[in-house]
Amino acid sequence: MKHLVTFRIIDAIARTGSIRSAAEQLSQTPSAVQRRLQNYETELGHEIFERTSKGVRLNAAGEMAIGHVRHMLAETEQLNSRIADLAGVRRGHVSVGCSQALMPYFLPAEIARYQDDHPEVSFDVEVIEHGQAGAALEAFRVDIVLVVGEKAVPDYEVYLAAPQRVVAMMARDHPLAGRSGLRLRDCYAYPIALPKPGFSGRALLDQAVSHKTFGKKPVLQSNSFEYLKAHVAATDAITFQVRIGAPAVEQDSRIVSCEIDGRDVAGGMLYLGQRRSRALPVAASRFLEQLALALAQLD
Amino acid sequence: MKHLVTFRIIDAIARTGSIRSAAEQLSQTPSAVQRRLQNYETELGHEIFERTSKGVRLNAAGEMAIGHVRHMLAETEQLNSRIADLAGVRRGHVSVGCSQALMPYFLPAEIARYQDDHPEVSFDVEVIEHGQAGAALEAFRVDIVLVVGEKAVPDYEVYLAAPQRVVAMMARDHPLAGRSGLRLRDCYAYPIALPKPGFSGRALLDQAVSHKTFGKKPVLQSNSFEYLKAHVAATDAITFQVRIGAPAVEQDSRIVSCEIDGRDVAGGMLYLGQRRSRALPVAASRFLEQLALALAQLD
DNA sequence: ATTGGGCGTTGCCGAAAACGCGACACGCGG
DNA sequence: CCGCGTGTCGCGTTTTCGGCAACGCCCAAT
Repeated sequence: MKHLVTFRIIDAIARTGSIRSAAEQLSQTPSAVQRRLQNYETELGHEIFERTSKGVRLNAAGEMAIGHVRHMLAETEQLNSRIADLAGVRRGHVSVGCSQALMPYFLPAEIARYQDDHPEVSFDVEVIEHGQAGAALEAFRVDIVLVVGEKAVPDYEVYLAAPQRVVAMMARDHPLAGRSGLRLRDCYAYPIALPKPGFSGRALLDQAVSHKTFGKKPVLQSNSFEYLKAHVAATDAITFQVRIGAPAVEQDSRIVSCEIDGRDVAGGMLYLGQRRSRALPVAASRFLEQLALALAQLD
Repeated sequence: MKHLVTFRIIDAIARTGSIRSAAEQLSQTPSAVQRRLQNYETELGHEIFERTSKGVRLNAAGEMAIGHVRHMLAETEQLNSRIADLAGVRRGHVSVGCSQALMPYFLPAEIARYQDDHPEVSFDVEVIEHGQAGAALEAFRVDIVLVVGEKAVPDYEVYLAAPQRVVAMMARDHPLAGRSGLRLRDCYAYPIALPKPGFSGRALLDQAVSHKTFGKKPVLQSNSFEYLKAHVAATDAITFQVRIGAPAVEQDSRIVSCEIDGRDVAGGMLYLGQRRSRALPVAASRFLEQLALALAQLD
């Protein structure tokens, strides 16, 4: 892609904030990178970056320019994808941004299923928080987002929204295991292990117990889902997760998960979305449809 | 604009339908043009043009590619415009496609008024038929369209739609001059001069008289508005025009125009539009707003 | 106050890409 | 059959690009 190299360079400079680091990332010398930037600025008639002592920073004009540049790159990728699709080659690339809860079970299964049919399609998976989803889409850092968040109106185009109940996870032989109509108060009779703030479900839990008298500090916090599971399996502690992030019995026999009464904790929403009014590359579009189908059949 | 030269070349090839003529138009040799095309096709992984013995023709993949290319060019122009606007330079270019009826009076007055404020903005004005407006916008051949057409839903984004009555134009001393509540039957008592088919108002007239008993062939047809005016001024013939295309008394004192009763001839619609979901360059956007304001104040 | 390391920038020169020229092969119409 | 116009390719020249090294600058640590 000869005519896009300038755009790639400018994108790299904007991302890294420095000409030299962008050059290193692109396996080039700083002088080459700086010349391309200078040429582009000359063509545009304006500087795009403000030069500081520790690097460069996007200008007012640069903010507009970087949007243009990324739009160009994304649209070229889309054209390539459509051309390849027209030729029946079925290759492409999809980058997904999703909440931590989707990482252990749901997303890998879906990607594996998709790649069974389309082995030539490669994936990027990036953990992303709900609040940053819109920005990541806008900057073309990801094609698709799949995040759980509060019931607010997202700032991106929602392709599908599915309500997500919160479930409690505990050891298989836990006294509460298998109980139906589980109340939050019952759970808080046992030690509580929670994911760190910022993870899916944590905000929902904090909100639920904020006005309860039985609220207490968790005995364990972790940003490792695996560790939380292991801890819960080995002790009588209880942890929480949105339903799609909890393992089924066939995925982890040490643990069972029980739905919590809806009056106690407001469920979140699982949002599947893309950039506003963007025509996705073919591979990304197909994967989006598969995800939507899978989510619809989940209930 | 170094990185767009390939796009310009491909656009030229698509427009002219031949590598050699595109080369001539760009003041280059055919070999250079052919190499750029070949390189681009190699990068894309597919041929964009089908080679025939009398030139080249867009391929299935080429139809997608040419849209992409023109989108790129238009968006780059928009970025340039916004950057220039940010610097306060206020230069730019606007290309307008409009019906023939707008050419004599309305559009030149508006452009002159706009250029009074923004002398650095240049204009292209192209006569266009209503049916081709959508295609011209889609191919980025024009930024704005201002056309009269039947009351159907246009295939572009309508910024403003204003109903247009049809008026009869006759000599100043014509027996019908100054009559209010003029009926079409009265006009057809005199010789009729009409613009050629395809011009604004002609289709409306043909439709109006198609079921009337007094319909008759026009004594004069012309594609020159000036000639029609001169003929009407010198004889007792009558011609028709949508209201905005008829001269006011201060513009041509030889001619007066009288509105025709709305029961006789269905007025057309004057559509001011742009390409669907396109962010126009600043200059074009401002001119669009001025046109909308002028049209709204017309009544 | 000095010094060192990071940054963007620039002159220079070899490498690579683009260009123009001319010639070729092919299809079509006279 | 030939002439015309088309796309295409090889070759030498011109233009552009990229790496190297050096410079000036700013800031922080000495």
